[in-house]
Amino acid sequence: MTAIIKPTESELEILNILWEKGPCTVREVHEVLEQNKDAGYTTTLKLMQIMHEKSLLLRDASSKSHIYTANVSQQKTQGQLVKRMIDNVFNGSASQLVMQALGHHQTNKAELEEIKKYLEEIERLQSK
Amino acid sequence: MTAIIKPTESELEILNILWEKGPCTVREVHEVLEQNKDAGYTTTLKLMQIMHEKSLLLRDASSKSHIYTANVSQQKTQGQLVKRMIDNVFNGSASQLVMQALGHHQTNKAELEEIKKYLEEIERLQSK
DNA sequence: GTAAACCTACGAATGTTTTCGTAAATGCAA
DNA sequence: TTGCATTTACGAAAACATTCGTAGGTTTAC
Repeated sequence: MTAIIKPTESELEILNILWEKGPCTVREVHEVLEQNKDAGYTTTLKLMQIMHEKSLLLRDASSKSHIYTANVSQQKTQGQLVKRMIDNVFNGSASQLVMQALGHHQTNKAELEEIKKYLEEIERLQSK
Repeated sequence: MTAIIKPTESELEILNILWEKGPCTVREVHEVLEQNKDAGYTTTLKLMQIMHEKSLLLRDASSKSHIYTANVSQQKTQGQLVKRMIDNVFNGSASQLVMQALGHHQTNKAELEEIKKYLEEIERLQSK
């Protein structure tokens, strides 16, 4: 019965900030957003209000500046987005996505090792 | 100067069909689409016309039924979408995406082996 | 040749996302 | 207390995505 999480691109930007920084006011979120693009304060406010309506965010309205918190986990959201990409873009093949990701992006040695370990663990689990 | 490819979800469905089947008429594309969802014929037509305007598709209008061809490669499109996901969802970490993809999806032994080989090749290249 | 079937073009309605202006409320400082 | 800065609420515009009806042209079958 897991709810379908489908944040838009703007919503994702806001979620990323909240995942990183924890509970924030609109002002705090806005100041981070401003570093990468320019949009008015009320735009950020409105977005976060809509996200609250959609239950993507929780809101503590007890002080003057409301405090917002992500109401979806980063893990779960990432998982759903990856699943959707595998289905829609890679015809269901996770390994195709993996190779695409490894092929075109800088991945340092430590990360590669980590992935390798992870692979071996999966194989161990599967062979049981 | 690589153009930014940003197909919508519906457009991606159409691209997938054209990548798989090669050049198609609207009718042919529509018949495949119908298997998974119901939309009218003119909806598919309109979408493909818009994709042609955007240069996502090429069109041969020499016969009565125009023949459309994908004008963006599957490789390149997948690459861009993956890059965007890494940036927007995984804060730039390809390995995070890889592990998310491996963790939550069935990947059979052959695929795992393929990925492992791929990893080793990357390491070989890097160590030079 | 005529009718039926099929195709394209086009406009418009609908829904969603993003943006921002304005007004009202709240808290703070002098 | 009065005025300024900050905040929320709200409405609406603008952009984009999706859907479909209708009109008009072309081909096919009889």
